[in-house]
Amino acid sequence: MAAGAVTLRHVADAAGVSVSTASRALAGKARQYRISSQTERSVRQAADRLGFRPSHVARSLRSQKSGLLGVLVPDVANPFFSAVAREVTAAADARGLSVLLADSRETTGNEVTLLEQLQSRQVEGLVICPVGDEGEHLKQLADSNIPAVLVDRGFADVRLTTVTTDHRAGAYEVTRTLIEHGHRTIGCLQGRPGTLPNEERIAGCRDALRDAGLTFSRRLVRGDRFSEESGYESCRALLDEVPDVTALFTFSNQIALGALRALQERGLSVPDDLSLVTFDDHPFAGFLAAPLSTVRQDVARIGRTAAELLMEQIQTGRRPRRRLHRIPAEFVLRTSIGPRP
Amino acid sequence: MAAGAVTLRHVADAAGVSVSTASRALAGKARQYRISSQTERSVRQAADRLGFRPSHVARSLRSQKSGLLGVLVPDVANPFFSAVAREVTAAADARGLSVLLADSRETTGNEVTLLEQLQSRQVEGLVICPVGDEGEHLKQLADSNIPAVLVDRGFADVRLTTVTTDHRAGAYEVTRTLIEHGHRTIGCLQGRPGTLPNEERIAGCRDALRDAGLTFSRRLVRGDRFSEESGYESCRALLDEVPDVTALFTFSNQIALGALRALQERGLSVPDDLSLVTFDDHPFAGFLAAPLSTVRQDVARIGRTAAELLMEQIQTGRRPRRRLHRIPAEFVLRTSIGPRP
DNA sequence: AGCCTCTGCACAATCGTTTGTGCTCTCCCT
DNA sequence: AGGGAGAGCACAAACGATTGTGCAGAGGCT
Repeated sequence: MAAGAVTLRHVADAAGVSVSTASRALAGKARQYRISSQTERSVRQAADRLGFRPSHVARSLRSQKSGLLGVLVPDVANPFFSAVAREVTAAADARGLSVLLADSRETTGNEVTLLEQLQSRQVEGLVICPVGDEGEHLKQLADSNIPAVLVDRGFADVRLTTVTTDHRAGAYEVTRTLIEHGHRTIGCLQGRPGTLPNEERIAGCRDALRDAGLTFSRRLVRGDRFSEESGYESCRALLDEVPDVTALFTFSNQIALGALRALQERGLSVPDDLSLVTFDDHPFAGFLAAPLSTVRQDVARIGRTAAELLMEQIQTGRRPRRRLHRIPAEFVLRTSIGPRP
Repeated sequence: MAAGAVTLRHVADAAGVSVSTASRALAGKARQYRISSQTERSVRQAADRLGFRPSHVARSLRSQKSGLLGVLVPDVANPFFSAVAREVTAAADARGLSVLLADSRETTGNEVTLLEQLQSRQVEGLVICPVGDEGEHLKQLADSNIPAVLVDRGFADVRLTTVTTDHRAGAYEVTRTLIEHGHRTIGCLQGRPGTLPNEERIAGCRDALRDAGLTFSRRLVRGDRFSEESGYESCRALLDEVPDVTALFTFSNQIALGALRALQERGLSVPDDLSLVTFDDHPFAGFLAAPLSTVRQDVARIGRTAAELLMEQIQTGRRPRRRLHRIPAEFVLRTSIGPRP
């Protein structure tokens, strides 16, 4: 760590002044503390010459401000979360803050541990994309007064500002569209049951069915994870057990992939045999064999909103009044939705 | 920051001992420093009761070790870089380190600034995915003795360990395959000229052409960025100016997207009118209208290798002997490559 | 000449840990 | 009883920066 070798002490010695004078000269407080411009200049020169880099660590200790934001996600490699990370990083950068990245690898246990680590690093704020199973540890966080924002998966009983897509409206529109195309038996390949996004999407489907005078059936909801495997298996099971299904609504890209694989295996084509629509848009969605209709979450806006709400909390020291922020999703209709066969 | 409110001092007072004793008791050095198990227990209890979290900042200052790794990427939202971030984060986690994430937004200027910031935070190691224009600032880094690894884009004149795909071999195989399918006029839609990956890929193409007794022509190399726009525009220009081109080799997913858009606009179909192959595989690649042949970079392995090399540097304090690590790429042949029309 | 004011800086405390050293008991031995 | 050893802990100095305060000298005024 030769980088840290040159401290204020060295600069001060080189300039022939005391450490405090050197500090003030470099902090631009020369005027305020009556440092002569002579002295100021020689301090600056010494600092340049020696390549002085102030230690953020020492500064943090003294000022009780780490200048750090924590970003905790279940998987940075997931485009949704990496988009969030990007927006928060950009916002942090604009304010001279740095971002500590933590990846819980989809495990609540890791989430708890990492959260503690981040706190012991004195982060000044947290953006958390929870795994979503359980929120006890988040309640504690809510009780502390450390600024924090939840993204995507919130909890009804955790009093933390939450930013998420308007899943319900998105799912409503999808289902309504499918109904308008004549579909009556619509299979839902869901993600992790119990999580906020999942339940809101199901609620959206139910609403749309009810408004059309149709009934919602749990039999048509399959799957248990936001993964390709779950999509594949639940799709097969659904086709086996409910042969008259004519449309599939998958709750994520990964699930859609699994469904596509299952359909391909069975020689079923989209939209001739089945219509398909999924949550999460994708650059290639329009170039697929069956250009895929999607609900595009505005990930950038979600990330930005989370960052802004966090910054506001940090500055004002108070949690904003509104707790749940729903970001509109955009329904992108492509040809993967056809009339009922 | 109520989180940091309880310090060792409070714990010590609560347990009725001195700060040093409290420190040693919690550090598990009771035996070594002859702290009675009585005392040790009461210290631990006090710590638990008060919810003591040691300040990482103070610890870092004292120990001169930040426990931080820096990860600098041009864009976290790019799947390649987020995969790298994930692997490094995992490796860091396994060793009790944390990761500082910095995003240069594809700008060398930001890269320089962020690099300085990371250093002033006393990071113990750096994984850098350089923007790739210019490497002067990296030379300085190479001269310092702070452990660092470059990923993807390296520089011939920067003496830093570099991990990258074997672009040359990948491009060679692509080109050879196209030649075997009868193609003679192969357009390359490149990324940013001058960067290591780009030049190595071009070299691979040239080698394959030469080995087949064909000549390489600069006229067939178009484009200037790894972006959708560049792909779109360079594809149009190429089609206009070299109408007898029968195969396209795009250097990234984004570029492939642009090319697909251009081809679609002109009513050209893959592979009947033109064959298409691209760098970077993709989950949906097989489900495209024309299932896309790709060169799959092993991003996970690249990230892991970078992390391992970094850890090795940190532990031994020396740079590894070998400087350039080429990770094999996998050619995935799908039906987007057909015979010459 | 004596006092005051202003200039220009140095001294020292502080943030929360870690760690080398020193001090005070107790107990045992002779 | 006096000396030595060991046990059990406290004291204090660091780490590198920031910041309140003190202090010396120059100059002006009466």
